[in-house]
Amino acid sequence: MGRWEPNARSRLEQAALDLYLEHGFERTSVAEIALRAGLTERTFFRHYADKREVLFSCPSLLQQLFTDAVTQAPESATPIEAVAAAIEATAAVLQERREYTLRRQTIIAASAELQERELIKLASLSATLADALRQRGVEDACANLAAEAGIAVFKVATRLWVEQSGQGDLSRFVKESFEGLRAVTAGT
Amino acid sequence: MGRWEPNARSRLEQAALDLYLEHGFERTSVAEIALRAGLTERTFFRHYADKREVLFSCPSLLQQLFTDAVTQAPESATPIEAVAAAIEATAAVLQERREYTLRRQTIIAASAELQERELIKLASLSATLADALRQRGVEDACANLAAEAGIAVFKVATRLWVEQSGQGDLSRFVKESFEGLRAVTAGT
DNA sequence: CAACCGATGTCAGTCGCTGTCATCACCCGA
DNA sequence: TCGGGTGATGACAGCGACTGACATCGGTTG
Repeated sequence: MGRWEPNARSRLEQAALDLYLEHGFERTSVAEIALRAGLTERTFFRHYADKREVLFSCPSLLQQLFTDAVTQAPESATPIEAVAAAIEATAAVLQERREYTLRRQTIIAASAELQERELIKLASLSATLADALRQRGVEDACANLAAEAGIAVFKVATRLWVEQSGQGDLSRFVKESFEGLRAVTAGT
Repeated sequence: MGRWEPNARSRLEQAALDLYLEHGFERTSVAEIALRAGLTERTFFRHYADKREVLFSCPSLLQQLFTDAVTQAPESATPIEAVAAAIEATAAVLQERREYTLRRQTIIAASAELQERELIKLASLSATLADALRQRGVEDACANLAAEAGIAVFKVATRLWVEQSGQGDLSRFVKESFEGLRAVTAGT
């Protein structure tokens, strides 16, 4: 694989994360990142579609996680239970990578541009969830609602967790938020 | 106000919408928009922060709508009821501007970049909703969940409405989606 | 009439991103 | 061992989004 210095991609990622943390996302140019990684700007764009994508290369992993979790949920599980299983599985993964996740969230929180990207990735995950639900035979509108609700819970729970610097248990926040959502929506 | 030809801003908006529909968002340059509006590129950026913002100048209006609706909801209303009132008020507005709303959604649906902006505007509306709820004395986590749930419903309902070319009644879709959400979340 | 002020034009420049072509290191078969 | 193939990288030119600085124009005000 690696012909020159190996790990070009991870060197780029490391350089980018460091610079984004040091100087902020907007004030970091791709040329700087490439320089620190010992590569050229052009090479950066061969590894990442754009300057933001460095922080969002994992989602394909999460997509798989979501699909698997929903597919493997017991037949008796309701749509929202299947979704909850997927979200909790994700929460566990984030909890494991606590340090990385927090650094990443810090960077994203400081840049509207990055928040936009984050939101569209979450929307894409919502679509993935809804698809997986439909394959379980869940009706269309219901699948979309369950998926959106799950993502909403994920957002709220993650925010709580990050506000505490990841000291609490993310999975517990997720469970509590699902409870909270149920309580809130019940009162219609 | 207008010294030269009046309505510079609305001319820019009109030109932009037309070109976005004709050639797509990405394939339209700001220079083209300005040319069609009889202005310069620089002037475009004095009226709109960026190329996308032409399609998102209204949200401040929606912000007000949301805040008012939540504030004016009867004291007896539960958080989710207050949110529902706000979403339904918005639905009514969109329904009134059916033609514009559909054109706008068509353009947005064709561009990932525009979808990102749409999502962050919706997130901002969610924050507005949550704020308004907190001012009613609703507890923090509860407010966030109710707001996110409301936006989720709004997304789903709007998608349904647009899929039918706006022929159905958006307010009804909103109400049905709130019902659906309640049904879905109840099954935990 | 003159000073003033806000909206626009002009110009130069930075930066994100892309297409193109050359180059280099490694692998593989003769 | 040598020469060609292959994939990653470098070098360069160029477009378009966006910004800062300054000039200009037109209506307003005193």
